[in-house]
Amino acid sequence: MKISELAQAAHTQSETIRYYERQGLLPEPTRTGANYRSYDSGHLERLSFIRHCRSLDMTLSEVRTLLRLKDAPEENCAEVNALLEAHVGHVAQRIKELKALEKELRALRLQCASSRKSADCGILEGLEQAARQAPPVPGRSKPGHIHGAHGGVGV
Amino acid sequence: MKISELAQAAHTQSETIRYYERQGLLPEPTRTGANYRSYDSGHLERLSFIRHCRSLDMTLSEVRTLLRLKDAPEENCAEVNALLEAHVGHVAQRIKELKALEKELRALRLQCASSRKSADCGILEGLEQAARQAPPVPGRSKPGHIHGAHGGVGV
DNA sequence: AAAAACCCTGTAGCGACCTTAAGGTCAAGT
DNA sequence: ACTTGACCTTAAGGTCGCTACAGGGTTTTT
Repeated sequence: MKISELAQAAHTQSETIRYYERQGLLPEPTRTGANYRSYDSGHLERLSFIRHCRSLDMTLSEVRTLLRLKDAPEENCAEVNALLEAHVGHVAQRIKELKALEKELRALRLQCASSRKSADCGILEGLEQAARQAPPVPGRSKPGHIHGAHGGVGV
Repeated sequence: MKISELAQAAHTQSETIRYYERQGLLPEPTRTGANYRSYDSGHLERLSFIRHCRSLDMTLSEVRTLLRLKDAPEENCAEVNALLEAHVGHVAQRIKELKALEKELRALRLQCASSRKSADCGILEGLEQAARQAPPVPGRSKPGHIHGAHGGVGV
């Protein structure tokens, strides 16, 4: 099958497939006489695997590791375990952070009475006041790797 | 004060301050004879405001809008309201997604028995099977803007 | 006076794609 | 036979919010 058919089958875009190939996640397919990429069911399976991992918010680097372990079945499965364990930790941590965030945002949201002018807006006032307190910004302590509000798969 | 002093006061990095200036979020400060940036308390306040908004996971574009509204106090505060409302929505949505994710990951985690070879790894097996099901990838329906597992302020 | 610590501009990199540009190929319709 | 339009190709540039140089100048400390 050609690239757009594979894309459709794996709910992906052709560009993404080419990108994965460049990144060494998908093996280079054979080419037709017109230099078109020609895929088989193995490619579909592998691509689906990648996309599913991405839908679980793993990074491509994590996926790469999993693929390597899949390709070398004699290796120790404990590594798969550890990777997943760490990933669950990242997700749980991010949920915690976002919940605290949501709480703060909702509190802020309540501060806006019905004033018409933003000069009297309770929200802006609240934001300014909170900024003045200036603790080292209570944000995340360590990088981690689960995105905030803007991203994820399919973006 | 000079840039590193401002940076310290706002718990930010000098590079970030210059970046905000380039993005038009911070007004250009006056310069000393040696062409060093020289800030006043107004800059500190504005920068703190921005950093606080960022700690609430707003995008710079959202912050830009808030700053505009702050700068034009006669305008309607309803816009501030709407922005915040939308933002809370994004965050709540992302929490929902991540919770579903966590659940799936934990279930997957339980599948790995104590095999030594990744060929028998229940996790890899589970991932492959889930990929085969191939629903349009149950991920996020609309872009939204709250990051997944990898990011947030201070990264 | 020399060394360390700061400042400047400009550029490039991160991750995971998406978009665009400029062109080649193919199947169908006129 | 020819044209349209849908597909394919590569390569380069854009996104977001910074961060990290490189290669210089200045100021402060020793």
